[in-house]
Amino acid sequence: MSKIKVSIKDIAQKAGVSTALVSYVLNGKEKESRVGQEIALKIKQIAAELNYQPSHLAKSLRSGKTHTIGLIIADISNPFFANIARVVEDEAKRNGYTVIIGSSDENADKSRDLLDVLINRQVDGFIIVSSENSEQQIHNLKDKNIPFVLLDRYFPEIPTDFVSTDHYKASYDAGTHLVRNGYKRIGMIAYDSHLFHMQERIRGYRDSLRDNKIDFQNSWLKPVKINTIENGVKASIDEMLASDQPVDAILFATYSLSVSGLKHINHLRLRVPEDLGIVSFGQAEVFELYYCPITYLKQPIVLLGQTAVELLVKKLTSNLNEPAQILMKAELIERASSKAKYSVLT
Amino acid sequence: MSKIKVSIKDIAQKAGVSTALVSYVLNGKEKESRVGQEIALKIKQIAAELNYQPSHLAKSLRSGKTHTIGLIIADISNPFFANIARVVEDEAKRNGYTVIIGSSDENADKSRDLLDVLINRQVDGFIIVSSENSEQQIHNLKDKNIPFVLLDRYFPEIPTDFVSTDHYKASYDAGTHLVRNGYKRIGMIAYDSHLFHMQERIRGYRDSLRDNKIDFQNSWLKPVKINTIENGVKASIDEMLASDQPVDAILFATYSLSVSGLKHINHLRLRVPEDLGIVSFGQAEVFELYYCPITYLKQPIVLLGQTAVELLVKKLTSNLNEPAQILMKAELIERASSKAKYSVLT
DNA sequence: TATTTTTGCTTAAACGATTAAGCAAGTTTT
DNA sequence: AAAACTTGCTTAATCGTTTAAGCAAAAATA
Repeated sequence: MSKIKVSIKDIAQKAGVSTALVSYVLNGKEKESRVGQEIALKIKQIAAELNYQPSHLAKSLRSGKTHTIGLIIADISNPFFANIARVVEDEAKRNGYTVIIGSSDENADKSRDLLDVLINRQVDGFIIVSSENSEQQIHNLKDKNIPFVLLDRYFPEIPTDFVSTDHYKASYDAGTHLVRNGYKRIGMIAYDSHLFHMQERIRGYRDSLRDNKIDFQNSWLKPVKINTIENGVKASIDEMLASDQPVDAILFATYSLSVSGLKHINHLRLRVPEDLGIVSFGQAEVFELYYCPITYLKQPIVLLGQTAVELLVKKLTSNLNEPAQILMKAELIERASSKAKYSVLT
Repeated sequence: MSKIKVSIKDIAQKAGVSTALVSYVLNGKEKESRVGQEIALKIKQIAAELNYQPSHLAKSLRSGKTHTIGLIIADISNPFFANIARVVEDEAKRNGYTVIIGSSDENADKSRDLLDVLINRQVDGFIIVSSENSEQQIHNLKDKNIPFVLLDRYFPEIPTDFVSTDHYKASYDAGTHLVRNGYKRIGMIAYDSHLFHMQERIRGYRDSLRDNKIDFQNSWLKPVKINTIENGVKASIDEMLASDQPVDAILFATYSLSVSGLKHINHLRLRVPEDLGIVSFGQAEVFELYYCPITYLKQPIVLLGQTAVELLVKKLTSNLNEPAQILMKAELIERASSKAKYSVLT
């Protein structure tokens, strides 16, 4: 069997030259480095013959660049993030980068661990979907001068590059849509989180009610703890329906919340949209296959992912960096679950 | 601001010793290498003080081990594989390994590219969910003595380590279950693929009919090209229903097929299970939220992933390797979509 | 013809770690 | 007091690349 690993040294030996020449030729620097035509050809042939594969490790050690991006997402089991991951991976590859994915599971400690592991794997930079209470980590990255771009979630009080959906606008649109379609008592189930994107979604919802002259009731807004979604959602729905102003529509702030919610709604034998109108953030096959297709806010996943990679790569390759803060629009996909309750004037 | 990157050299300098001593101390070899107590303490303090993080790159270059596993899966957008990926990642981390994930998108060329990229990123070994026509790649890995474990799919004619579900048995059970519940004309929609696991699923289906004295009809088995699922499934269902022996139940060989199938079944306004019984491979929220919860074959995802990692790590750390070929059982989760058609004797 | 320039190559240091080998002291054994 | 260990450290090679600097021979210029 052939040698375990063929290095530049093997080629040099076989060609009867120094390793330097081989390196020059194999990196296309024959002209600048004044390598003879014949010997250049010979080196190339031998390299091909031995099926030489350069060691990424050695290259990286020398250059200080690994051509690797660390992608830290909040939850890989959420299809939204899984898709983001895929887009990022593809786009990175197109730019010559490999991606190492880590899921923080919405947990700041895990996120910190991931960052540490990836930093001393020498990733060139990060794309991060932040989890709650991870502000300090972002500050650390800035202090250490490690390039990164925040994705989907960002901290308004920390000046960083980010690419995100306009969560406020999305939520506002969803609320307005429900009002226009005749729903009068619109509830929202959200994560009990200080994360800005969640606060924005809530703010958008409340403003949409206010601007449409609907009196917001405290019992309509239910924050659910992220680690007890299933039960939290159940209880929230029960309460929303039991109040003296029972809701006739619910806006779910995330995909996971709506999945739990729809299960419970089925269980209660409520009909959508007759008994309860539904709009949800996120997108998934579930929403198409549910007996009543679900109206949802479609985030521009591909564009989000691509732009994040593009931004990061720009930061990595050029050193001028005008900070970029990009907000994108979500699209409201109208389905049966938020159908107009009765003919409404427009 | 502090130095960009602190190396063993910086510590040595500050402590007034050679780099060798630092290395010994930081690797806990103080005893074997007879390092003085005082200086050892001093070195540790300085390392902590400077927040020294060893360069994984340099370590790997020296040792030839990267402590990285390459995970190549057939399709990251399929929740089954996404979950597998998550399990593998967690289990690997528990063993001190990092995972680099790549999706081959069921394409042999892409799979080959991924292997190449990861090989010269020097991953220590692979866990692979093979795509069609990638046998040669498996042979190459064997020739190059690169450790790997096949996951979920394997090639019976190539002796390799693998961890897989017993696809034959799963399919056989599903078929038998439908027969027992009174379905008489059971169709199957599968991928048009030579992959062994798919052939096994088909064989299990056919054997279950045979053993239950049901005359298999050629029109009941529909292979669908993997890159035209949506239309392929539509056509298949239409044909199955139009034949003179129209099916009264369908077994879907994969999650993606059933999602497409259910959409079309909705569109045809067929009722499940009254008009059509359904059993599917794979598992997902879809199956719970569909108006009629879907009976499915639940593969032991966690155990599959963990075992694969365990096996690979064993191959990487010890050099004795009795080949391991592990088959696990899928569990049939019975839901309403394959309800007994009428009271049946058991 | 003497000098400069160009051409085609080699040498060697560097990236950051590990580790076998070696070398002075100090300590123990005879 | 000579021989033999021990102790506590340093030196230097190595992993696979890149690249600045240097050097001799050939070619161009004076």
